[in-house]
Amino acid sequence: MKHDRPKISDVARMAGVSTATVSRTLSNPGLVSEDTRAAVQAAVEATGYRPNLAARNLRHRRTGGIVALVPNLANPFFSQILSGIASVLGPAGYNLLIADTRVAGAETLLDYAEPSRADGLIILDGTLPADALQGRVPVVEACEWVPGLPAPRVKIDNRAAAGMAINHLADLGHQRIGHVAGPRGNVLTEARLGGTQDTLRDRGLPFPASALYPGDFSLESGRDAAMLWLAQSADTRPTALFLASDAMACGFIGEVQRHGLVVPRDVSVVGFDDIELIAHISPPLTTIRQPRTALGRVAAERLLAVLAGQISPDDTILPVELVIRSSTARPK
Amino acid sequence: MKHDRPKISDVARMAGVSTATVSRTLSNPGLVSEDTRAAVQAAVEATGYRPNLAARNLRHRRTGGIVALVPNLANPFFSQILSGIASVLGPAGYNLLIADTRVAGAETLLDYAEPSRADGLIILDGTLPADALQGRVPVVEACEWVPGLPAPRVKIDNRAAAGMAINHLADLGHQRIGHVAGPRGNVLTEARLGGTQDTLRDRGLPFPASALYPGDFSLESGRDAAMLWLAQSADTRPTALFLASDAMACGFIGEVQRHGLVVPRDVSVVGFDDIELIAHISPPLTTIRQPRTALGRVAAERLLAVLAGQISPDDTILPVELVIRSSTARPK
DNA sequence: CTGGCGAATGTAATCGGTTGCATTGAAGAT
DNA sequence: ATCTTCAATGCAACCGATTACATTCGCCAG
Repeated sequence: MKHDRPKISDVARMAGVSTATVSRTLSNPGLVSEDTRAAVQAAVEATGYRPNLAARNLRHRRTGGIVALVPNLANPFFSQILSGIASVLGPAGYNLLIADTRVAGAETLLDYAEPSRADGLIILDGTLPADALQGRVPVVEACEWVPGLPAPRVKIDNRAAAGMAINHLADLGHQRIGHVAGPRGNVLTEARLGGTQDTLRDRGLPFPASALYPGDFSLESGRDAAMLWLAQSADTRPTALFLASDAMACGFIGEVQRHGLVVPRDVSVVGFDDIELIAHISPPLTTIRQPRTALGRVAAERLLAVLAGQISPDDTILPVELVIRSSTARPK
Repeated sequence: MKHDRPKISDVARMAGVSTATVSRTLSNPGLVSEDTRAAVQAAVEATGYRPNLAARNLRHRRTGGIVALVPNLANPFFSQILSGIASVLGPAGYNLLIADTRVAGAETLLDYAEPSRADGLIILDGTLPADALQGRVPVVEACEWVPGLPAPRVKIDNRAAAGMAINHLADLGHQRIGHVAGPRGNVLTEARLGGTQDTLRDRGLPFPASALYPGDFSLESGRDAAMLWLAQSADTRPTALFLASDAMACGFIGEVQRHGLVVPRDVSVVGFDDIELIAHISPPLTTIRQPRTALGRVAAERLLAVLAGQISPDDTILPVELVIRSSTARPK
């Protein structure tokens, strides 16, 4: 038994034609005659031939791959986005390569923006250096974005989303509303914080420094925020909090519950993202739903459009939704 | 400004050497003289040359890519495994390609097992057809496995893990213990069900058909199981349940809580996986922890070992841990 | 009967590197 | 002084497809 994979010349020899004819039969059957086509196809069957992709890609000066740069693969928040991306890329004949930007160094990053590695890039991490991504392969940004980078963006209106959360709490009658922000320097953090500030101002509500808690989107930082909040005087601390991620909201709730407080009786909580299980913790979390699958899907579609030569530099804003569950209520 | 990427011949011309020397300078600097090396490196800098990967791969008959076949990318359970895989593959110079086996058809599947697409395969889906994966690229199975497929497996001892869960509940004094199984035909389902049955028998406890609830690992199916359980007589239904996934445990708890019951006072619940937020729902879930990151990491390492020519066909069993939280207690 | 045309196919260049083999020249051995 | 040996480098084949261009042949119009 031969272990060598058959090549196009093997098929050609067996079918009694040239490699050019085999190639044409496979990629453009209309060009060859009925008889030849049958002979070639028989030879392909007989040999079990499959074209070598590296050779084809070399010739075509393309790779058939799209790289998604994820800030933290372990974060389940991204799994649905990636799923959305994959659902578009697969049927379109592209491979999805995934790279964790924490693992990859700056030098490696440059590698990913290599035209000989990938035909395009989907960036889910807004903290990447813009210059490393300039003028290489086509890029689309999803969810987060890199400030200096001119590329189509697919995102939500984070300011408005924060406004929805704040308005919900204000509508319930809360006067002292706090915010647990994301990591410093993150574009989402800025937008959500900005929306929070603006909306509170519009509603004539105060937003003292003591009502702004630092965080980094992680569950642990939500717990830390809870400890800060618990240490504050019950008379002056916020009666409601909007947290910039569900994970933080989860950590926050867990911690205040451990201290015997009840959500939403003692404090109302709004999260952000509407991640998987959040509807099933107790209390089910009121949150802002991001259309994660759609975000990934649309980003992939935009990238394919760019690759197909359609230029469309405008951003796509997908709608969010305030999902009211049981972690918010009127203040006592 | 030229938009053409510089090729190796451009560098060679500028440095006044042959392409062979440029290639050697880049891949095996020891072979060229000090002076030449400097000249070539200067030329590389000046042109901004980066080697074309498709060409290199073609020559090397390798792709530099590893495909991970995931049954459902949207399921956050896999994100940490993928993260573990990526953390090994990246530094080793491999690309991680990810494909969702639900999206990909059987024909596409064959494509992924193509030596010209990927150098190796990590399978996270035990329901794939074994024959489609035979005799192509090296394969490693992680978590799940395909029964007929002879490939190194990296997994946990699902039978023993189920035994730990059951023993924990039995030790607490539960006499009627139920099990919510995974999807039919799944290898994990079989193993966990088997371990449940064996351990119950060993402990002299009954396992009537009414104490076995169907499921499919999803949250919804956990909720359905809860509805079945709620409909059973409180005198005879299980006082404790072991569910084959945390997602199902979550759904189960949510549903019984909606009906006014209290966990663990009215029913004890043990999950499986120890997924992200599960420690922070209320009550925090007692569960079997799978070392998901390690599972991915080891699987990737095993695959790299195979690619490096080291054969090691034996399975790797990673340890699990029973994490006792607050969803289990003595029966009333 | 011949030139023109188009369908079918072959020839060979090409994509962009890598590497076996040949060549050169200088140092060291005899 | 001649032979080896080895470091440094170039030449050209090669990886395996695709495709521009050339060629062949049959058919039809003039």
